[in-house]
Amino acid sequence: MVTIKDIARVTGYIIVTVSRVINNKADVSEEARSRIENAIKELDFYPNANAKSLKQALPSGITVIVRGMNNRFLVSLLEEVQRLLTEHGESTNVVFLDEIEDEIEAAVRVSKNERPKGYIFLGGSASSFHQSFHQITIPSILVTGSAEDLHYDNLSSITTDDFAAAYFAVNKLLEQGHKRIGIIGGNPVAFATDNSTRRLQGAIKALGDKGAVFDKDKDYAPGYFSLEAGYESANQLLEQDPDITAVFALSDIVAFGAMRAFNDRGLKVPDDISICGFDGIDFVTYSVPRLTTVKQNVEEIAEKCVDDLLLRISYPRSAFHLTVPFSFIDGESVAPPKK
Amino acid sequence: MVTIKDIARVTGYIIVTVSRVINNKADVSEEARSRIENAIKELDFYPNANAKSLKQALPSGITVIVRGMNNRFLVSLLEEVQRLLTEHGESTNVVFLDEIEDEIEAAVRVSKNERPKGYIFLGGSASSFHQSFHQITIPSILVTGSAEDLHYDNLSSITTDDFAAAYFAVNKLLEQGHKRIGIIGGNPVAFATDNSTRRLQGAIKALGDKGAVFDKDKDYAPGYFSLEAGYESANQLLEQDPDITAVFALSDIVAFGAMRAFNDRGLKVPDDISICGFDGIDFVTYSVPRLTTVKQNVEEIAEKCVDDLLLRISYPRSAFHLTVPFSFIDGESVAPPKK
DNA sequence: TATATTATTGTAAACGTTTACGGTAACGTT
DNA sequence: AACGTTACCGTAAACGTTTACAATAATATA
Repeated sequence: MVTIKDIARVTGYIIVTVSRVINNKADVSEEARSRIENAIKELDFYPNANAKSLKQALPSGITVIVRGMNNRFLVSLLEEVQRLLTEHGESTNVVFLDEIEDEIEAAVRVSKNERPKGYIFLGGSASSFHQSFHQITIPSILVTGSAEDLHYDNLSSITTDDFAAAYFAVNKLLEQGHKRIGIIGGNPVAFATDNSTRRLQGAIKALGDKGAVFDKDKDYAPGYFSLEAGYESANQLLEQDPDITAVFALSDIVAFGAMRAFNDRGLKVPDDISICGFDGIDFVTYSVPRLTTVKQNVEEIAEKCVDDLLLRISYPRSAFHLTVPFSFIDGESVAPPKK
Repeated sequence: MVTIKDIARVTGYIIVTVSRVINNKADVSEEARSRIENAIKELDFYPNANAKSLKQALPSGITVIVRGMNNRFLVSLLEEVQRLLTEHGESTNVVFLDEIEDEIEAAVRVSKNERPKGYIFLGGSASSFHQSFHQITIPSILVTGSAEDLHYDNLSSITTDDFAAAYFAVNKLLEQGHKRIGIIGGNPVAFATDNSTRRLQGAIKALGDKGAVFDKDKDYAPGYFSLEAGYESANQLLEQDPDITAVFALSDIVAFGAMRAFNDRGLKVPDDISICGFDGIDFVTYSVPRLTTVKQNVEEIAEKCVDDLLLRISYPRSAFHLTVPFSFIDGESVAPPKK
């Protein structure tokens, strides 16, 4: 491996001068600069990042921990977050965790060695990370989940107003005249602060406010965020309660799995059964029929997330908990019930 | 930041002993070990990875460069590759590149500083990376593209047999009785070694062998791998040649975009028009109708990729070019033409 | 001419680890 | 009693940079 020393030896300068050239510092003659630059090209030299950050003792980069690579919504969020961080000149280290199995603790332990400036947690809930968070002493932010109740001074959070969004969506179904609405998706091991739990609560509140019947044992089937889970939950729901005329899915992917299940049962969407999703992934406007869904504002969430984190890295201040508004995509998967 | 020195000071041992404890080396008494371990917990100490790899001067981890985070197929490949690397105890650094704009050179430059043991390039073609590859002096492998013609000694490649797969798929369409088949998708700036180019060639060969008419100007519409591009290409194709009764899409995502376009034109799949995709992403068995498609063998590709790379890292040897077989998913989107 | 200023280059120490090797004490072997 | 072995711990150097500061030469100022 060619080092700064080799460059120095070859050019006859001392390593400090080489360092200055590399970092575009002043106090270098034009001649020295050009000769050193040539040598760097010549010998194909790349400064050793380890040595650099060791010496500078500065934390570097942002570590993004993503819970579930399969989650299309999280990936689009990641894409946007990474774009913004890069724009701000921050390098990004992405760690993927399995949605279900992997413990965040291991990821944090590994990444701590890298001395990041801050953490972004995409997906997952405050509760499931609870134990791990108290180890975190640098600015961090939980996206898609509220950490307000945790009261950690360096853990911000930003999330869609899941309760309100679910309330709004279910209300839409009720307005169409649906009396019996099933709900699918959402962490089977529910915690109060999970976003899926809040969605569920919002949905139930809407049902209650309009006096609709909802029997949680029959009309609710939880499941992880996958096509398979959606497929199975939908089938389960229809077995348990044949009176259901509309389904509210706690994520789009789950909704698509459910739509396939409806189809396999000979039910047409939206004529025989209505369905509304949650997230607003790109596919919803391309599916047949287009999926009616709640759209989380990816751009705004990503922007606020990056802004808050970088701000708190530069000017230490207390964590901040933000709820961003949702929008609604009127697709083709919701219609009044037949009967 | 707490360092090994602090641990030494607190426990009364010297830093070397602490280092031994951290790395589970011998020559440490039980008492020393437990006292030091306690102190490490107490002070919440994490060894500085920079210092560690600086001293060891060993390259560490594998850098995976992914071209297009939106590409569901690549993401599933990434997922599998990362799982395998982790199983082998390798840390992974993922760099995402925009499908179109970003130059790989910048990514390589940045990651070179990290001194990875090897590179995995997911997506993209040998030709588009051509200039960048000659800078690479460590074992690397191009997945989803052939680098055989480049003759770089440290760049392996592994790819589905795109030509044969496309030939097979188009043949399926021909066997159903289709006479006029359109093709959509594939890098608009085609290079001979691009996988999309090879798919196109395989498709055209199949058409030629059966004597089917194919006018590249009318019956082919290239485009990037996105829903939007698929939608537009499909429309363009049907405008240009109304006689088309089947479409071969060079990727599933493009196929889904096209299906939406057909629907908007009042064409039913597969009654009015047939479509076959390429990749075999998870969604193909959940869409309505299920997409008939070529399935790339993600597991096998990932496994061979990781095996080859790790082998060449351990025992330097020449690069290796592999073509893995495809399979075919008989969905519901292909049927004989009406007329 | 003497002194101050500036431009450039050099010296030395430091960042937090690991590693090769030296030392000591306790014990076992002849 | 002399030696070898083992178990443990310490010393010192090294990894490839950056940084504070000193030194020198060249030039400007008085």
